[in-house]
Amino acid sequence: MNYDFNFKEITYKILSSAVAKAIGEGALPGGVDYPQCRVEYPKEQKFGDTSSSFSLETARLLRKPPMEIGATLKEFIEKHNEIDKVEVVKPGFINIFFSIDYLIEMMKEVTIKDFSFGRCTKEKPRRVNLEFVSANPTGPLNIVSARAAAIGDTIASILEANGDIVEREFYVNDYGNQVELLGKSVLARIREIRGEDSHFPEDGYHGAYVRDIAAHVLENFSEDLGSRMLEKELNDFSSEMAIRFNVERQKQDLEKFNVKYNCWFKESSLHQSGDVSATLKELESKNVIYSDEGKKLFRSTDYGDDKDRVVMRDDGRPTYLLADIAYHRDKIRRGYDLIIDIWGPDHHGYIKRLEGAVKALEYHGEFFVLIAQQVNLVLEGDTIKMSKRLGNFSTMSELIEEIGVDVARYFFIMRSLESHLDFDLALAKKESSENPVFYLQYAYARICSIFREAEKRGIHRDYKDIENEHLKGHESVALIKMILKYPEEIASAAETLEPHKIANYLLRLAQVFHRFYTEHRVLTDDAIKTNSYLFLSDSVRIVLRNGLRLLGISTPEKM
RNA sequence: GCGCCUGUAGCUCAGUUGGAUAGAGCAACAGCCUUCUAAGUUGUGGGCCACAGGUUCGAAUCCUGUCAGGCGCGCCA
Repeated sequence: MNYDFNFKEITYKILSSAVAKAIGEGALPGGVDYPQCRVEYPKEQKFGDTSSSFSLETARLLRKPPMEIGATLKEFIEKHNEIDKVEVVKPGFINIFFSIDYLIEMMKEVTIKDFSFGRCTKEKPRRVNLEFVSANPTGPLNIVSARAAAIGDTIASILEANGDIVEREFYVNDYGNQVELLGKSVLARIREIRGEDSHFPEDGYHGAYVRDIAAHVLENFSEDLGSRMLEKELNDFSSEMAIRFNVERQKQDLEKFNVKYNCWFKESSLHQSGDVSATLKELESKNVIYSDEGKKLFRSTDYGDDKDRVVMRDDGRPTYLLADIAYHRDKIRRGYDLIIDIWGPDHHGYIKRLEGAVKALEYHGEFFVLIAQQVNLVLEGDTIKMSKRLGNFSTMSELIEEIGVDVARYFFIMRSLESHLDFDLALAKKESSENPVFYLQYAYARICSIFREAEKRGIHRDYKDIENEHLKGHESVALIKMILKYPEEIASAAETLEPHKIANYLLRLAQVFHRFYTEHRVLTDDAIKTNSYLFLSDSVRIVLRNGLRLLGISTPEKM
């Protein structure tokens, strides 16, 4: 059975059947176009577990005071074992209070399902392709890439938990002018090291890592280098070596960050296979391409773009856009139901033209572009500007070195993707003892500690031998309700592609547990009470663990 | 000039798709450990939700305009 408890769904079913019954018995007028019963979580406990504004919304339609409509509906609701009581309050809200015994029964799913609690399977799972980071292979990954990595990986995990099949993909831009320029920069450094005459390209890459690459090439491939005479050959070789070096390093950085890809897709492969020119032909056959002064342009203005975009230069070389369209055409042909790209903030102007191209190719699935907004790295109150060309950027590996994988991932995931975020490196490090990450992990470690102690004392655990009355205290009830919301949080985060919801949820769960822990001793002389509390604590442990794993954050059993 | 994103407590940010008295963490102040982990907990203070209109039973949320900040506006990738 693949059923997870869901407050809103149950409330919705109860309410809609009450409405139907009320209409059937003439308590509410028929032949009226009723809106759907909307269910919300009220902010305050006194307003119930769930709440509906149905009577407020229909008051005008029915020409009746909301309170009266609420009172009518209440009569048709009350006989459900899920529900403890129904209240109709002030302006006309219908507030529903769930029965604790029922909720405890529902919570038994958690320890039974264990690792699979919060995960669901679909009859028809969507095949999803998620492309993220895709930084140019011209240097080490920076902080924005780190953000995209943490969020992209977590979105993928959340979609998987929600029953979809996800492929994580990295697009390697190993083609074009930038690559050539990188090769020239490396070659110049090689000659410098050898003490030869060298001319460093004007717009070249000045970062220190270019010297590392040069040294690496000299050390391992000086024979290959020596066998090449022509400048062009030397350049190409340097480019190739540099790309290989950088991609390898990016791969390592990402793996250190708990991010693994299913596919590293090379742009150059599209040029070699002829896909780029095939794409142009296909677009031409759809009549969205026209020629102008020897160039070929994509009519992207038909899709809301500011102007039409060149896809083929007058010398016959394709633009980056054409290759990117070819790349997306390839993804489309792989048959995904959903294609998601996560891009940096400097590419938002590019969305319209690519969306247009995807439409022109008549893709039948869904295509989203998410923009990971910029990250300002703040050090002692000063914002550090990042620029690869100038070489004074902070790298992802430096960040991980400084604050660790868990903290870095959590800090990125806890904020929504669109927020421009100030990342205070000094603070993240300095505060590490009072960090939300440690707060979360501490809750988990505390529970593990309880179980270690229980084992030491030889306590026999049996979750069939619990007594509901022990779980009806204020702190216990809060925990039970929080635990039961986990599957809904996953579903919601999956739908909106917002992992920060999970981060916030877990923090709240940890908070409610810490309160429970402070107020109640789990291991006592009362065997049934102990069992009841162990059952509750174990459920919390499972949710915390499942949630943290989803975020790619470790779950230490001791701290 | 045009486009995208942002503007909520001293700071960093949430706000369940339009709901009831706007929240959390950090920072500040005051309490709580002979007990399973005090990396914890309880309480206090802190707000013109950038501003002005509009939409309706109801707006931080939707629409219009203004202001401020960031980014973009290549036949670079």
